[in-house]
Amino acid sequence: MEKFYLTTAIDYVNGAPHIGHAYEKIISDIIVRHFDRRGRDVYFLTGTDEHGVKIQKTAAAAGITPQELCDQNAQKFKDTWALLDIKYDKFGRTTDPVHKKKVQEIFRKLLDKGDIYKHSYEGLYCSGCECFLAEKDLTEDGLCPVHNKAPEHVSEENYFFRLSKYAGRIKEYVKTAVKPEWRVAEVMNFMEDLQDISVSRSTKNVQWGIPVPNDPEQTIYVWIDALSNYYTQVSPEALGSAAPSFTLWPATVHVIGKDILKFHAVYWIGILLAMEEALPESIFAHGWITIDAAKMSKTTGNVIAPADILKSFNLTEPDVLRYYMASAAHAGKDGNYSDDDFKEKVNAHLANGMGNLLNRTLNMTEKYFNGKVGENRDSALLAAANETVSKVNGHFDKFEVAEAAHEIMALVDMTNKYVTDNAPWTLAKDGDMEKCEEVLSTVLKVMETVSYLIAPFCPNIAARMANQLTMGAKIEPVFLRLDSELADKSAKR
RNA sequence: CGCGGGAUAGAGCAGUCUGGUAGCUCGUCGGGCUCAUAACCCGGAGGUCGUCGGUUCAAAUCCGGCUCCCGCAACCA
Repeated sequence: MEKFYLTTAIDYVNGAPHIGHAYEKIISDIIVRHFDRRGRDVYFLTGTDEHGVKIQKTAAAAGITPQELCDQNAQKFKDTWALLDIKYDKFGRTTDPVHKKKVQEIFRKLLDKGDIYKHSYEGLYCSGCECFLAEKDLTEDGLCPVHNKAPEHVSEENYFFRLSKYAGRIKEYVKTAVKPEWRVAEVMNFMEDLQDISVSRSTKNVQWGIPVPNDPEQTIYVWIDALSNYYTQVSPEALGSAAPSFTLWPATVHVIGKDILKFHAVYWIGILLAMEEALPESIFAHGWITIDAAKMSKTTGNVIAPADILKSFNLTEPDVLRYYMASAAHAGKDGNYSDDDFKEKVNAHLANGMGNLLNRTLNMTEKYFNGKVGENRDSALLAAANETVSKVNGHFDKFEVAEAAHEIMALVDMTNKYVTDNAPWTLAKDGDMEKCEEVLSTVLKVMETVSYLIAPFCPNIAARMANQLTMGAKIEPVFLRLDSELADKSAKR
């Protein structure tokens, strides 16, 4: 069987998860569940990024150790993923001992090879930014525009990664591996005049991190520490007895946000080339979820936690939120969240469309045929359903999750029309039981397909559909409309 | 000229690469149906595709100018 190893970006644990983090995990989970159903050997890695000066500061402000802060916040992410039925195989943390050890091994290997070298750097360093600033970036008063304070003039010796050496091979890779394709140009543009990158920080500035091997003065910076998790976390050493029977590396796809595409497509690929390791098959950059068309921001107070949405709509399972989020944006584009839109879409597609179609059909089957119909079916509609399966597969091959959802709903719409056009209730009244049976049997067959296709999006609803279709479970709505009053928006801030 | 994304019906979006009757989801108005979850089906209204100009038999789509919005610093995917 062919492997399908998916990774998500690892989230920085300096706060609690919101629906932006959730969006990425939901589409990733849906993609993995889809390929699982197509018979691939799937593996799903997610996790958290836990080092850096910001964690150090937040922890100090809270009067706890950085590790305590990481433990608390990593747990919040795990709890949220559990709530959303995100079925990852492993949750990796950059503070995991094995990860730290492997990162040091990678660092040492590149150092021995000469791809990491010491280089002294002189310039204006802002401790807030954790980086050097150019004169042109400063305010008129010579202050850091971000932190509004004077940067220090420092001469620091850091380790640099010879990224420029791999520029040609990275470009070749980017052309075919970056998805959606329209983002390729963006990355290529970024690669003009590619410089080597600094991969360590002075321990004076950053203590919370992985030490450079044999150099207590330096801490390994985020590029090698965080990016390499995709590799270190699935090493035999890290997996131990939990290792699957198939080889994981290289990843099939890295699912990431559009903002960190450059780091993955350029830095990470460069590091892998230096490591002489196989490269991931593709890197998929998704867009943002905005709130009422504005970027989520703690400052403007429009950050929404997934748990709050479920709570405000009295939802006990995440299915409809998963469906809504996954269909909110076309592949790679930004999408919008709003309470009103959520309620509308979910009611229209899942309750009125899909759920009601199943319900009306099952009721008629029960009423006219005591729940049992024959195998005589309308081949035209069945052919359409098969075509939908191909289309959905095709979309998933390109990580087009929303497009796949739209195809499934198009099949539902077509089938609702088929029911109305053939009016089995009229056929029953007129005594044309043979035709009536054929119509219902056809629709039930199509609903099996719908249940199969929607399962990655809505696992619980799909299971109820399947139970009523084949297991003789009691006929009842698989999902009831959301008609509760919209929750007070202030309640979710 | 810092870089990039965007401007298409009341809302949210596709279509732009590969010019050729403007489409989807939702809302709205009218009709139908009565199997079903106030559901489902049909039909209508609603758009000078941001703007000015160019290429073309033909431009939402290609080329150029302009206007406006949003990211690119922080909390943050």
